[in-house]
Amino acid sequence: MSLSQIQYFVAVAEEGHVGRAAQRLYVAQPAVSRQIRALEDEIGTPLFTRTPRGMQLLPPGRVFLDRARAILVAVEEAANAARAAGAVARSAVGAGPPKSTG
Amino acid sequence: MSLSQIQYFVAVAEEGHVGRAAQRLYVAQPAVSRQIRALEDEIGTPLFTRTPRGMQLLPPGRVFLDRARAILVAVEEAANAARAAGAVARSAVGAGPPKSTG
DNA sequence: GGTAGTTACGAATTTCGTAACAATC
DNA sequence: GATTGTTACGAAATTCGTAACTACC
Repeated sequence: MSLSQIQYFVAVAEEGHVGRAAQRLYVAQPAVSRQIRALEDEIGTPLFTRTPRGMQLLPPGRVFLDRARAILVAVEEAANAARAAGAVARSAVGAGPPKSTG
Repeated sequence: MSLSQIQYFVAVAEEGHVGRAAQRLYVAQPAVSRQIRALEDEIGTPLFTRTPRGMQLLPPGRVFLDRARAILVAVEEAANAARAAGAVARSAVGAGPPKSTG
């Protein structure tokens, strides 16, 4: 499983449509279709039903969607938190030793 | 950023040593070293100090570590939850219609 | 016939491992 | 000189896009 697969999955779930998800992700449809299938293979259960109108979430897909969104948010937050910690360290170095607390 | 990078990062942080992390991950040292550097580049701040004794976490690295562990756990749980939902659906189909609630 | 998803296949990208290098004790 | 992390470079694996295919209305 990869973060790209999770990202592709969320896009398809939200669009209900592989083609529109692909447009949103700036990739071709087959790339999305393949990654969704690979994700279903790895999890071991289908996440969507394929209908002539598009992709519809199955119960496992609904369960996965909530957690997938949370994972993507957590990844962003982890990076931002580390960046912030790095910026603090650099500004502290740049500012030199503090004169005092008062 | 990829899940592999997060996994590599946690291994290095826990081992304090690229070589031991690589052994634990069943890959060669350079693969780990490169992914750690790529992660630091993407985040935009160093996560470790390189010492002759190994790798030591910097403040941004400590911040990132907690969240990285949580992300890996969340990925596992997401897959397990979807699997469980799929198994329930299949057993319900296999069992046929319920006779009643009592 | 038009829309939607999926395979097939070759190309581009990414990741990897071996070997050589740099730095510290 | 022994240990540790990092580059260099070619090989392996993954991912991608175009084109062709299948299924349903």
